[in-house]
Amino acid sequence: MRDYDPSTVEPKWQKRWEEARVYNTDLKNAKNPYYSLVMFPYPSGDKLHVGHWYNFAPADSYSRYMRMHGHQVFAPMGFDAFGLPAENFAVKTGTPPAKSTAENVKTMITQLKRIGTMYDWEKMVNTSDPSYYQWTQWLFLQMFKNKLAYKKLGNVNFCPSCQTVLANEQVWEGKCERCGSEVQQKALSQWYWKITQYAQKLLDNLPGLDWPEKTKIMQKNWIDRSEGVNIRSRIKDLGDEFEVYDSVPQTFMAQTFTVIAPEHPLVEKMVKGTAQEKEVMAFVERIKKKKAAKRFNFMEDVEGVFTGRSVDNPFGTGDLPIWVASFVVMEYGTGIVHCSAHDERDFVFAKKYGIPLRPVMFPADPEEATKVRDLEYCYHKDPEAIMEQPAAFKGRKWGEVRGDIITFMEKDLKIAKRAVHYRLRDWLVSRQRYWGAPIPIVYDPDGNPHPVPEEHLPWLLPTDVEFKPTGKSPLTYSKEFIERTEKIFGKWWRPEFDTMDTFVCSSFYYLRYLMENDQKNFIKKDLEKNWLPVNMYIGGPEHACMHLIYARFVMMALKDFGFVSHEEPFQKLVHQGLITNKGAKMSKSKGNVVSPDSFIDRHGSDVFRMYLMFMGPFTDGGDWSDTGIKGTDRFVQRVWRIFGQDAKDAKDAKDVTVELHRAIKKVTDSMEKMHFNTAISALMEFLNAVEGKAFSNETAKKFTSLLSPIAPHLSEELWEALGGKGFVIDQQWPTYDPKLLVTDTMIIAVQVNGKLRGQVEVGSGASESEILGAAKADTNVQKFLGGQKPKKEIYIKGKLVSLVV
RNA sequence: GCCGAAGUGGCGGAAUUGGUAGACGCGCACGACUCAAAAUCGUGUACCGCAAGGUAUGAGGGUUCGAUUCCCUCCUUCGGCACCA
Repeated sequence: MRDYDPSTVEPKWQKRWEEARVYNTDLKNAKNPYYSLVMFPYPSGDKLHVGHWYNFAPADSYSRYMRMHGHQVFAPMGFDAFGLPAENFAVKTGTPPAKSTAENVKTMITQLKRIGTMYDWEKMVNTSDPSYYQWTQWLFLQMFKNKLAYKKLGNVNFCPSCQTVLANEQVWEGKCERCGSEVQQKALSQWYWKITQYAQKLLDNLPGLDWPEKTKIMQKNWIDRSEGVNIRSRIKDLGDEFEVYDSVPQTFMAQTFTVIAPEHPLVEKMVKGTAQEKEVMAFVERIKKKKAAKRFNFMEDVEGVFTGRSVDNPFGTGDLPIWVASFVVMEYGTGIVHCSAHDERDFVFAKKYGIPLRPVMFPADPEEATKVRDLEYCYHKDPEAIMEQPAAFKGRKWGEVRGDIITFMEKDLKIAKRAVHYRLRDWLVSRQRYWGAPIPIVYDPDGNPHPVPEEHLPWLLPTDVEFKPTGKSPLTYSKEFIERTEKIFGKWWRPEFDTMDTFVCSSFYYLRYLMENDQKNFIKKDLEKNWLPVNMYIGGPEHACMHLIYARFVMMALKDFGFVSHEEPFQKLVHQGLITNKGAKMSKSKGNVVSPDSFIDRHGSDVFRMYLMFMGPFTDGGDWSDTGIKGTDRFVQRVWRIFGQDAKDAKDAKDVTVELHRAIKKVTDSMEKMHFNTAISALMEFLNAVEGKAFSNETAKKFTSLLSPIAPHLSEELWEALGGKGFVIDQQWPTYDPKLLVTDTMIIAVQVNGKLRGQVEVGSGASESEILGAAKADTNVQKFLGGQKPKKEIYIKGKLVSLVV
């Protein structure tokens, strides 16, 4: 008896699939397209780990399932190849990132093929390839042309000892990940993309997306729209005017002081030449340093210093002294805030520095109101609070006057304007890094930026650079880069030396898969129209707020530029769960990465991917353990023995047909919901039910079809053994006949006072009264009824009878 | 602190709209085959109890004939955000 041997069967089918080009999608002529996308990986030097498999294998099974429903499924794969690790590797070894990346991509492709996925490799993209990054640069030019790209000063993390700019991930508790020195903030002129211009649309479109609710909420909180007023204010004696954003305008009469961010340019102006100058500027420097080191504890570090200036009597309630305060966020609103007794933070600050407070709303309970008046605690956010000021609102509830107050401030007092603010910041796309797409901008001798004309794309990444950190962008050291620029644009013209954030590369790759490396067109509208939005996008939840917002923004912008017809790139999104090892995320530094290789060698891809899917729901993940892989291995061997080897074409035994249709229903329902674990258990149940019984070749084939998305290699082998024509992956998904699921008799559970006391078997056509009669006739039930007549009799169709005495 | 998700046997996990809790698999125990072991196959397996029966889905309460499922309070774990005025 020949065992099923994956080590020969799996390569055999992988080869046949490739030769027959079964997974090659005809993008132009697809009638029933289904775009199944999985987030493309970073080509790291390490092998694929269990986490990759946990992501790719079930995604592939779902693609196969959709294909068997008659869809032309497009499942591309590519590499998000720019990024830090290759550059760090270059710093350490001197190996050019292009070389190590190319090698990693090669080994990764081999490994991905071993999974047995249905990727259309002919459409592969590699973001570090000039044929790809010319479009990253093209996108930059479009943003520039449409005034969505601009330059301004921004802070970067800088390690003074390594002399290098650090990405946020390289900063560990305010210290450099590599040398442990305190990280500084350094202001550099950098490129930003105006994602904030799309904040409202990004918010408005969320409800229409078939995404996990959790992810939508995270994006909503990330964008964080807030509605309030901008209050016009003026600094006394100086006359400088500015606006202050207030999202709780109800308390404006309570405002007794103003706080300003230490970084705010007005601070210096206010104190220049005054007695406070020294003290204030020292404070500003100290807080700046503290913030740079990210050692800022927001709860404890509530501190400030008085500037000696005040805001000119804004509400007729006196001037507002201006303080520089550590907690004011420069990037939100205008960096200046009017403070009141009804804000927890302001309250604490005022108490600490003895600044007078004036509450304007109170609890209905007089005793409590006195406490508030005596400033015993900060009273805020209670919608039932009774307003006392302004006089026109006296007696009204705080929670109900918001809109009216805004109108009052705007129309009657004429001191403020209705305003909306978002927490979302513009996207900083500049990176002082080598291994990224060069920003296609050149500067004239006066330093003014000009776009690199499209005919010069790809604007190649130079290779004669210094990888070792020096404090400047590595491209600064390329002679070729500067010469090239001068040759094209003229003497003393200089290129932009920064490269782009890798999130730019990944913000449009789903469009480029469709273009089969077309170098002339970014996207063709008919393809985009037919294939977008992506039907199923699968990837980790860690991208909820970065990649998934950037990609949406880019798609919206491209629509406004006229290149695409859709606003949203991903209609349906699913996050796979995280596989941990001993409770911790797998990582090289922790040394807890599990390699699937030994499992594949021993059991094959089918067994391993099935085991991963059987572990639990796809979206849950879990802690890694290999106990139990035996179970799926046994299943595969039993399947092969029963359907592949011993199978004789016979007539289906009576219950085999019923079991088959039951299995079709269960597997279909489970696959539909991506509950692969229950799909597999349904297949196992069928196998248990059919073992040792007679079944037809047709039944065996249907079972093979059901198994095919989950164990593709085994299924092809079975299909061939059963004499099936073509590939099983090209078969139609089996359907079930609901009539066959109805049995002749049914078993009804009987409860007395909510407890199970018996079961009765009745004909499936039995009437309610017959069933109730049978239930009451059951001996055990009678025992518990104790001769009493039930005062309540409930019958749930086909399920149970509940009797109450 | 705020937002979100989840807590079910020894373990991973199942349970349409509230309707027989523990499917399926692992592990374990016993048995068959074997000189023996592995592999394979069979039987059993939530807990307490000899049994009748009772108790069980993180804890406590509520609604209901009936709650893993709905409501309230609390605990624990995980994920995200964190002075956003």
